[in-house]
Amino acid sequence: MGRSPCCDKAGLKKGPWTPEEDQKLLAYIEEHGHGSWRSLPEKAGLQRCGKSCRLRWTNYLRPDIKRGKFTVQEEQTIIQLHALLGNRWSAIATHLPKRTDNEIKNYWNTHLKKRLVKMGIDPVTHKHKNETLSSTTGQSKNAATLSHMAQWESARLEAEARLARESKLLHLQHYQNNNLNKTAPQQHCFTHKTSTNWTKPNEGNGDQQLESPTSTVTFSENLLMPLGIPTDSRNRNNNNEASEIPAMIEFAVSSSTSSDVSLVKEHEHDWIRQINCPSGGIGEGFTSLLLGDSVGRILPTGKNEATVAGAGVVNESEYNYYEDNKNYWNSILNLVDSSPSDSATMF
DNA sequence: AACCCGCTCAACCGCGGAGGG
DNA sequence: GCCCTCCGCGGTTGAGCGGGT
Repeated sequence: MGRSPCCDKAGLKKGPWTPEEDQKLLAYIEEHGHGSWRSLPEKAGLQRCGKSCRLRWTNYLRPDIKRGKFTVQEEQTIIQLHALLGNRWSAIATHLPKRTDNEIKNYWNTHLKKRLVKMGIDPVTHKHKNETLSSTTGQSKNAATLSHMAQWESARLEAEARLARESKLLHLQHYQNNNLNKTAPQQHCFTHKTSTNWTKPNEGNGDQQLESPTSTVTFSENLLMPLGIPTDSRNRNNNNEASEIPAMIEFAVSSSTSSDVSLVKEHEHDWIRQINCPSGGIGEGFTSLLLGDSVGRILPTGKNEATVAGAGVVNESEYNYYEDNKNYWNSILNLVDSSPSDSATMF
């Protein structure tokens, strides 16, 4: 079945890293940058494959990694982004400064997923187990709207992830070129504001300095799972059949510059209008439930209750469904929409 | 003390995408 | 267009640890 593991090569060590190996890797990268991972082990005098070195560096040795317990805010972020993005850990990690995708993935699998299950919530769909998918027109419409929103947010997040990677590269090059200070490259967190300017590392007061263009994007199965979209319709975005991705998403997908983002964002208002349409209240939210299992927690939920209250004739359970969804997606979008100027409540 | 079991998380594996020749 | 290399990602594994019996 294809390629043999790179570490199968003669004499390459596997398993836990020793302090000596860590020291060698750190010293080499601080001196030269990582350059080609493939050739790094030999140059650094390590009996490891490049992949192992890269993993060790990105998941453990990098100086900008925060270790230790996840904060409530971080948990919240992970749950919300997971509802939106599914198991796309690298994309989620771009919104958690100083946390690695591996660490987030582990934390999800060992803590958060179990917590959801315990509370009767499907960790894949983020829905209550006993909740059946309704085919009423109102909810179908809601689901479709959610689907589009998720795609849109996904495109944005993916763009941020891409820029994060590019920035890391840029900074690393800068670091390698100058090799002046002895602190290793920093990782950054990005907002999605539309300006093309980004500040230098450590400039200003912290992490949220850089900004992102849009990027190419693929929509995973998991992405739409929380929305209750049937698999067959979800799959349309993944094959060559006519796509249901709205034009704005396709625009985002094909765009590659930050200036384009502002154009995309103009369309975002159409989405907001669509969402606020009296017949189309949306969103199912359990985040407060999820996070409320230990202590009371404050969520950045939306405030525009009137929108859903005016949603016409719905019974109480449907009303709650809309209400929960609204709050949930408000919190997710507020989270994603971390730029102060762009963080207005959407619903 | 010895054993068992569950949990955690660092590390590995294999796949797919990007990019160069 | 094809092939190859490199890299990054997500899924999975397994060593180490702590708690319970």
